[in-house]
Amino acid sequence: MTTVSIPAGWPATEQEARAVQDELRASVLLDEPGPPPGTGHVTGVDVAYDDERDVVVAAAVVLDAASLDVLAEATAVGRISFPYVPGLLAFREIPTVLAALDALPCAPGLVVCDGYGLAHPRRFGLASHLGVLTGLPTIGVAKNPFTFTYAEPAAARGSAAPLLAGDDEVGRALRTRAGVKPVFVSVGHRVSLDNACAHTLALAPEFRLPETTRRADALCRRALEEALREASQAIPGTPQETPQESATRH
DNA sequence: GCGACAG
DNA sequence: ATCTTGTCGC
Repeated sequence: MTTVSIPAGWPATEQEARAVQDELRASVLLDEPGPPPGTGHVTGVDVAYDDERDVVVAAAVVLDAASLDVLAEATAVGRISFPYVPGLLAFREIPTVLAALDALPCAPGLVVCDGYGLAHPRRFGLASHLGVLTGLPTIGVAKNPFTFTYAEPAAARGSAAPLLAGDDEVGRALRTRAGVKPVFVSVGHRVSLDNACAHTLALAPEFRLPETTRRADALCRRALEEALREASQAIPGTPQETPQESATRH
């Protein structure tokens, strides 16, 4: 597991973070269809936290898009870079997610994020942000509708309904399992909404959530437990070395 | 002004 | 996100 420090110049206030979003938003590409479903690599990314100990762990898991077999995995650990603020989730997750992606031994292909892309107060959610920073095609698949509205899709798997911010379709409520709560798909970078939904459906043949998300979630939870176990191995009463310090040391 | 609000 | 017991079902 690689270690990462908080980048220099990382936003320290909500105002600064919102300004970054407003600036980077112009770089999002929305006119590309993205890779065809069922081909190449698809990578899930997710993050687990221990706020008490100021530890964050990210995981990236590469799947073969056709078989959904795991091809590669990587994890990264760091310190929490931002508090959780609705609309600013990316600033909490991105430094460690980038480190996990960098540690992969192969190309990620399409990146599937746990959260939103376009479906965001300023149309620049985690998936958009990660896409602009990496140049990779990205989509967001969230478990909750956030502040957006939607009509309940039909009960059949594959049914969908627009996810609306007023009159704007910012994503789609997509039923991946018959009769089960839909997931909320939105475009990140360099992928169309239709294609994002097709990928999501292809990645969720059995469960509500895509396999990319399930694999990344399981891995970052295991990695967080491991990181906390190692921290508690130290002699009680001894000042604990922080991830920041171990990243700086050479 | 108050509440709601991805993870 | 995380905290948490039992329970229903494949």
